[in-house]
Amino acid sequence: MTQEFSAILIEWQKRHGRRDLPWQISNDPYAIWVSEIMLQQTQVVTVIPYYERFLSAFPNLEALASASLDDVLSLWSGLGYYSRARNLHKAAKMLSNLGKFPDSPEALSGLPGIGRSTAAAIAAFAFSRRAAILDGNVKRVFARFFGIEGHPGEKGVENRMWEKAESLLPESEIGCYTQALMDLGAGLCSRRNPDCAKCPLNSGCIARLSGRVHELPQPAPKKALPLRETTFLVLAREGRLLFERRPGKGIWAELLCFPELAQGQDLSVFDPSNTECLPSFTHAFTHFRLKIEAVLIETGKHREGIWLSMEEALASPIPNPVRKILGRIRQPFP
DNA sequence: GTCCGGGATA
DNA sequence: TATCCCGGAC
Repeated sequence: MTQEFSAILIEWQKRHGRRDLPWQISNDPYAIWVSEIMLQQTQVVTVIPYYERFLSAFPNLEALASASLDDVLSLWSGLGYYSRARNLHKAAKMLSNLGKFPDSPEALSGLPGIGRSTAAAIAAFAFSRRAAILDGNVKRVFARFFGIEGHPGEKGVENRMWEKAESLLPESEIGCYTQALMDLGAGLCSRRNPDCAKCPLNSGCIARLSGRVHELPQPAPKKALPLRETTFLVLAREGRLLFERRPGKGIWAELLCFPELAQGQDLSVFDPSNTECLPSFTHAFTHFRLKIEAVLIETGKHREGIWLSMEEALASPIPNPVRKILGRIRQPFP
């Protein structure tokens, strides 16, 4: 049974799995590492252009280790979860001093940004090490195939799934097997539209056999997201816009952002020659939603901060809402 | 517009 | 446990 599970997946992967992704063309552990970090919490189609740009700018470990954090964050701009970029940069410096890329899951998981599952994926793809992954897609496959009740966020459920993951590992072709699990979870065994007819595991899938495919995995209880509001001040002067560096902790840490209007603060302190309200929109985070108002302020008054041209701003480490607002400002602005 | 999927860290 | 982002489906 255990043998069969992996054998079926390996066979399926050879026929139907993806083998042409940019990071699959080599066994370069550096390239695989970068791809696995980008793929955390992020879909393949989103990652591909970022991965291409990143590898062009930093083709190897030394290039990344010697880069500035700002350059790394700039190439990460828009991808989200910026601590991934900071951890990647930090780990590159550590690895550069080490001189050798670790090849065991244990050593890899000691690096910043690499947890148990990511360590296993890198070890399997780059070094053919026999190690179990357990990402969100794989959890869904397991919940359905084994009919595991409870949502995967629960500790007990997750522990059971790790045990399954370890016990199902094949003796060989670990890379092929690992990719198969990922592809199956991301493709056929999707949350909303599972294509059970095409699934190589359908004959043994408990959810399928008991008609509970759409009930498993059980979703986590949902929390109502609080709504916060902010007003971005887009100060324009002599063809440049004013930015501030975000604090080192919290949302968008260390990225560049527009100054925010303080509570009760009046726009007149900026001595505006002209103001224009830009359309507001809502940006979603994990734990709250942020309603963003933006006001374009033409000012003659100098103010401390980082003044950038539009071109410079677009090449800077900025979060997506800032990029969105920049796209709405017609040029030239004063 | 709203909802949902997707790992690591302190 | 709470915190950290965005794109795509609907």
